[in-house]
Amino acid sequence: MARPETISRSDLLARLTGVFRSVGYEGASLALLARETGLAKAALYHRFPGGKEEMAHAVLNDVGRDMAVTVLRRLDGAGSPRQKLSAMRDGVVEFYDGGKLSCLADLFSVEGVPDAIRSPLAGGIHAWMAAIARVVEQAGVGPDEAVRRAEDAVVRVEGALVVSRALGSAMPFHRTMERLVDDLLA
Amino acid sequence: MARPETISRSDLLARLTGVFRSVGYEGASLALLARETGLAKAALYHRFPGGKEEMAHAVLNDVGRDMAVTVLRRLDGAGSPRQKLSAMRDGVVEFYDGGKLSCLADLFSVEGVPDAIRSPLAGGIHAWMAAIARVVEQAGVGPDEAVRRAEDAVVRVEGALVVSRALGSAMPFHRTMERLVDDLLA
DNA sequence: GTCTATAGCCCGATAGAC
DNA sequence: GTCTATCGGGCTATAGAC
Repeated sequence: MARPETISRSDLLARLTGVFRSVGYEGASLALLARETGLAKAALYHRFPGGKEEMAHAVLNDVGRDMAVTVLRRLDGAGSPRQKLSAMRDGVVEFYDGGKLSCLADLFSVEGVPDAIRSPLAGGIHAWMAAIARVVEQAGVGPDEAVRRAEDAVVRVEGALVVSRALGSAMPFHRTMERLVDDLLA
Repeated sequence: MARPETISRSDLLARLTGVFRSVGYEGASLALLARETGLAKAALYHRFPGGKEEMAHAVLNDVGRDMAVTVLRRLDGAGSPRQKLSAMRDGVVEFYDGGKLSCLADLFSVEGVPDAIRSPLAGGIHAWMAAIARVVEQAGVGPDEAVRRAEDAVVRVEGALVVSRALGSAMPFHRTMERLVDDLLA
């Protein structure tokens, strides 16, 4: 733990993530990113020579890894389909802090955000839907219907986050999460 | 029709709406707004002395009126609940151009957008949910369940728009719209 | 690897002629 | 009611000392 004045890359990424996830890509000015990380702008450029776009890309990768651990991984391995889907739902609630955090697929998919940031979003969403569909199929649902339900589940999560943010209340998100598993297995 | 070089307020609002709805509040620079309307920045300030914030507010009011006509009004008057909800769904498809347009409740609810713009969003969403719930109740569904389904319908519309935008495909939106009415009346 | 200072540009907003 | 020209400031990004 030498040089305690040097912030670790994971701490730094967590701070950057917090900014991008609350104000979006265009709202995340370098001044704000510097203030929230405690670093000078030049120090941020030392760590991310590509500037804001590279920071957003790193944040996207980091959030993707976090999502893989907190949400996707819970759909793997042993356990009944209901157990795994319930574990995923708990992971979703944790990942979005009970509906208080926005999804990067929402904030980063807006026109004007660089394509290098927007393009990877589709893959993440497809991976999530595919992982859900696989477990729903394990519950005995036909492949096409499983894919349809998985898409609907992701649609509901994204929509619940938007509605909760616009209403300033986490209740729509929690009500949506309450029914997510039952509707996938209905 | 004197002075054809003067753009009408409704045409002007439509152009402004197009910009805000595609790039969001922070992405809508005055240079872009001026370019898309064909007016100089100073001319925009003549019509909207409050600047960008007043333009966004006017756009919000205009889109709200459009939504009231294209979506909400179809839930009133005669017809069976299914007929009215189907008409609303068709209005939603039209209003969001088959899933290609974003919802202002999504774009304008992000942190950093002025409160005067963010605050009115909640009322619009509540009004929409209430109008749906009223028709679902007319179909014989209990009040609490009707409110729950109405919230879920709005959640699905918002989520389908986000997922479609992030995937670059209108298919999730259309699949969601296909099932909207049946699920409200199930 | 961090900092201060600053370049150069685009931002929102305004002055003033027509 | 429109325009050109411009202001002050915040933006992304960089230079260079330590």
